[in-house]
Amino acid sequence: MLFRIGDFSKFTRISIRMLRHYDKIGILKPTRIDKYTNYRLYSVDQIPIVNKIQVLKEMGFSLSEILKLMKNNLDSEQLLILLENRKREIKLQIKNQKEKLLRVNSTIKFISEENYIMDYDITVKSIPEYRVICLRDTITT
Amino acid sequence: MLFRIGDFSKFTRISIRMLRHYDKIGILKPTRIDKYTNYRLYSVDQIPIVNKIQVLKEMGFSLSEILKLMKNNLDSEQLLILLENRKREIKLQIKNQKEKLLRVNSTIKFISEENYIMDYDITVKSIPEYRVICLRDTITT
DNA sequence: GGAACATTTACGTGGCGTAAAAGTTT
DNA sequence: TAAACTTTTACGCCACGTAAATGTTC
Repeated sequence: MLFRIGDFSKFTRISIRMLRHYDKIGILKPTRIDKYTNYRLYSVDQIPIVNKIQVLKEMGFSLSEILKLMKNNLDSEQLLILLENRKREIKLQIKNQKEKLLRVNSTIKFISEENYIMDYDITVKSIPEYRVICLRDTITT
Repeated sequence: MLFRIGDFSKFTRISIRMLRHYDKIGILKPTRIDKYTNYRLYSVDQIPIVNKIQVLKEMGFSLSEILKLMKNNLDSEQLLILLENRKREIKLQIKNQKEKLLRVNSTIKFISEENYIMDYDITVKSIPEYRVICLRDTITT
């Protein structure tokens, strides 16, 4: 019992576009491809594989990482290493987002307290370094 | 006193590639463009504008948002609205990242505690809905 | 005349959406 | 025959990097 891409898309809630993409990049090849029509045909066995992909995506793995994960059949030790890496990356991203949030918040405070109109010269710190280069080659008009 | 793109790139620490891009999308047009050579020529006055762009980028605004911000010369009230929107978006992203982190962490726990090899059937919850569709149109081989 | 500049055009990244043109199934 | 499927190809998004081919300045 095989499903055409439209039905398989409905079952898995993965867009037809992405099913074709998954086929292309090798994450999820259809069970069979009709020789005459080139129709992709999927089997029920592939639903759990889709679930695995979804779970990995929900953890933030990229499709290329997922591809490696699926191909290499890692043992739990190797898997743990990848998960720890993923963890570090997410933490870093959270840290970066929080820094952005701080900047936004302090700007909000600044504006609402001082009725401040967005000033250009907020980052003045690194100008001294510029000056050296600045004097080197210039165009006089 | 005008600078060619290379020097202006060094002063501002923005890549030549991006200066050209900023020109193209209208965020930062060079002060003057040489008629014969098409060389982009920048003035010192444009450095604070670059700083403004950088500050906005560090708050996570996209270039198209920055373009609007620069063109429209918003008052502090309108600015506050945009900043509050930004704040909400960042918070949402942090929330999403934290959810990912939780998933990664629980998977790590699961694996290290139970010596578990990545199971496919983690997301079983939505299968009942599938079944209805599943019986409708299929291909018998 | 050669090095170091500048120009434009265009492709790749990643995970999608969308559309067009054409063939297939019912 | 028309509707609803399928196929492939290709473009758009975004903020960049990189390369190629060609022109300019020193």
